[in-house]
Amino acid sequence: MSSEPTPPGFELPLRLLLAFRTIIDELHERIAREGHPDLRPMHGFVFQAIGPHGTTAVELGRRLGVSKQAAGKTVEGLEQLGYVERGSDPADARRKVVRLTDRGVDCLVRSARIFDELRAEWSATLGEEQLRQVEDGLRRLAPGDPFRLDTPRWFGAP
Amino acid sequence: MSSEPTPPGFELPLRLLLAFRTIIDELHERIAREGHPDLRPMHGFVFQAIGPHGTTAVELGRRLGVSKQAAGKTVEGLEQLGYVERGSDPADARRKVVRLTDRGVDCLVRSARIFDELRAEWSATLGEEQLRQVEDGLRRLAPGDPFRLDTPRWFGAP
DNA sequence: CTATATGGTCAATGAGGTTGTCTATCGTGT
DNA sequence: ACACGATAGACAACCTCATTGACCATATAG
Repeated sequence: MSSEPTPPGFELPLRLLLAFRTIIDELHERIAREGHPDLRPMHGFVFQAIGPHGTTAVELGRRLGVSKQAAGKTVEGLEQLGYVERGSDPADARRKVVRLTDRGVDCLVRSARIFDELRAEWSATLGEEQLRQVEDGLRRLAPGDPFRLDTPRWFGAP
Repeated sequence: MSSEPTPPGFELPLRLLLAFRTIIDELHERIAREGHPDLRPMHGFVFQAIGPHGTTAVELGRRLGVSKQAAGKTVEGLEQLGYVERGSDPADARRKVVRLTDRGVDCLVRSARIFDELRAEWSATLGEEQLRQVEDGLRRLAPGDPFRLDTPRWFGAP
């Protein structure tokens, strides 16, 4: 079979990153056009980490793999942009719960829709069969929760 | 034909990043064991950008998508670690050519070998056929030069 | 009730990038 | 030949975003 020469081992990781970049860039281009021009690549991770029920700065830091102070600053920034709001927890006066605002939820909903649209386009490009082969291959190559959210920090890690 | 439900669109990008991370982490774990414990994920990009013939800080900055000053600082760091050295260009007194040292070349050679070993392991996991499907799919999803080297800066971009 | 653990904030620090400015050198056009 | 614009590099100031350490308020266990 495949009489093609074996590709060099470094091609796959580079293509993985390039494909990821391409997708995220496309997502942000579209979501910017739909009224969210201030978002940066990692903000999607943060929204996902906050989740529909809200969370706290400490818990957010744990999920994102950063210190609670760094998480707090990120929240502060998103608060100024109007994507999250902070309230107090009646059951625990220490906790300040971070929740997505309507604008934040709108952003999450649009993201999910755009991701589905993009997947449909890849399916049209590759064929659903090969796309599933790719997804299945990646699941087996990198098993586990895809929502490991400590990624933003990882790239520039010491 | 795939009676499985369609996966949500956000899974693929997350898996792409997770797979990339997994591979790069594995590479660095192995290369650390082989005598290069000080390297960080982006250093491989820098070595590739320097190339076998050497380059200058300005050109390096262009390839990496950062300012010449930032490239200069990176070179300074790699010089202290013993991976690159700076010499003067007899044909142009302004240029200071950055070249890989023997240690730098050793690192590149080992990286290439480890990447090939990793690919062989993925081939054993997925089967060569599916691995090629994945590679081919990614080539079509993200065409172009996989060595776009402005990636390190991209992730945290403003 | 006290001791300890936890959530949040403030302050100082460091890594890594940016822009702006300056000098030295190259290359070109008159 | 020479003056001028473009280029390579170094230095400084600043910005962003992370870090650690210290501190206070509050919850919870013994």
